[in-house]
Amino acid sequence: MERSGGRGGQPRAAIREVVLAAVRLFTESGFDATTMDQIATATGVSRRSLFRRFGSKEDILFAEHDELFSTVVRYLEASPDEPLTSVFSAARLVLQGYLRDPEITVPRYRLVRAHPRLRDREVAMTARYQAAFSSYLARRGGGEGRSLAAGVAAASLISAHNHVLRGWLRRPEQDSREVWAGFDEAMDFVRRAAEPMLHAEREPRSDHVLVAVYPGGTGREELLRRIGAAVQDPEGF
Amino acid sequence: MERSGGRGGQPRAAIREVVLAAVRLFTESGFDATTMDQIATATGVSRRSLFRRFGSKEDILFAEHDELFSTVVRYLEASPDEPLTSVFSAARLVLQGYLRDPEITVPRYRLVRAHPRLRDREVAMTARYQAAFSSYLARRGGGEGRSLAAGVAAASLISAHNHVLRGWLRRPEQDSREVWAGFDEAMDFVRRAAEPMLHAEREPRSDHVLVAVYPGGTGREELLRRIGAAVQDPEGF
DNA sequence: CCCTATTCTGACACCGGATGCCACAGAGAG
DNA sequence: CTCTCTGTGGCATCCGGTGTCAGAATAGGG
Repeated sequence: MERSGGRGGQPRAAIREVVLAAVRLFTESGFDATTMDQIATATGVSRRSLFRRFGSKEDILFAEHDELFSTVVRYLEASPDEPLTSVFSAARLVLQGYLRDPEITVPRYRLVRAHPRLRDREVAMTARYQAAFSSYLARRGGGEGRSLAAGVAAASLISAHNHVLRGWLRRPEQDSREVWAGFDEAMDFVRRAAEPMLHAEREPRSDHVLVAVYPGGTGREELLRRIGAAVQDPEGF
Repeated sequence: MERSGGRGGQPRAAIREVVLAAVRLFTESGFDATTMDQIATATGVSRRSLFRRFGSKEDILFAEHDELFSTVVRYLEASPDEPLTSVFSAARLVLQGYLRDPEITVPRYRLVRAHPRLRDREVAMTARYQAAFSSYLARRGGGEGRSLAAGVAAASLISAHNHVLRGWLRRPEQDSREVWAGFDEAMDFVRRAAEPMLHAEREPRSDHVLVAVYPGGTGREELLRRIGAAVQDPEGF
């Protein structure tokens, strides 16, 4: 195990300096064209120590993001609010983390857009948030049988968050109040969709007779689905 | 450009054989411990050709998945149904792609669970589906102002799909009818959440009505086939 | 202030994934 | 048969990533 997960021993300023230098080099010469040796000489740190501190070349780009993630998770664990509200606040924290640090997040976004491998990494990062939110909602929400609802709610939230975030990343010069207004709107949107889903009751099933009557407007897939579900239990016939 | 994106020139059987051999080696010795040379000698193909055909070691694992993805996208583009219904069908296609090929998908899942880098890759794959679904819904759904709703709907769908998929991957020995029942239930759940968000108000229904009546002894597949064929052509009613 | 224990760092060696290059084999067209 | 085109294998090379070890830096106890 080489990777120092917590990376607690390093002074924050030193880490940030390396990240900034790396971002600059990546932007100038491209991510692949920039070698670890170049970053090492540019920052006065040995190549070996770079790997020790950050784990990999990609990890340099996302080092600050990792820190933000652990902050958010810690916040979530300690939050006393109602579950859905807590998760919204956590998402707000994430957006805030981006907005606070455009010097890194904006050029990183441009790099991520240009480079599939980095895009995958970014996606994995948001997936970690989604997993954390989902498990939190499942734990503090309805309990056992609601993991589907929790997962869908978390996915909705993350998607809405990223929608707003991307809007800002594409035009970071816009007034941040607009961004926050968009965020609030998006969160409202998600709340309306997610709230009934987390509190809904399960309805009992009834079958036994194969008589299907649906409006003609019903789509083909929907018909197949419903009839398929009904026929699936042979006991019914 | 080295990577042969379409990989059209290769016979499918040859590709599949390499993938199976690689999966076996990965499972036996671990992903990292297995070298490209081992895969090369095990399959009788040169190391260089492996890279040419698959692009990278990871890409061997996900080669079949890539093919499934392009199939699904092609299906989606050609689907004549109502947008949300089309996307549900596409998700059904994805699940079917997994269920059809447990020899690859199940051990791959175990590898993915064990190895963070592979997990990221898998996540990126599902993100591709999500992006495709989202853009499809935004294009065919409400139009411009609904990209948030489209994104959230796609995220919900993907999340629900993955919820069901993971359930099967963890216990692939269970009856597939159970899996499909869970899938139908999950899609139902998503539809209830996503439908109101995509349509500000429901459009008026068609005055046509479909009534399907068949003998109770008719098999599920047969029913689906006949009703599917009937609904395919609305002129018949 | 000195000696010691622990940690951090840098240099070197090495592995293996990935790519460029080139020579060659096989299929198809003329 | 020859020419072309595409796919293949072998070779050299680059570079990200890791194990190892010796030495610098730092902390701490006397």
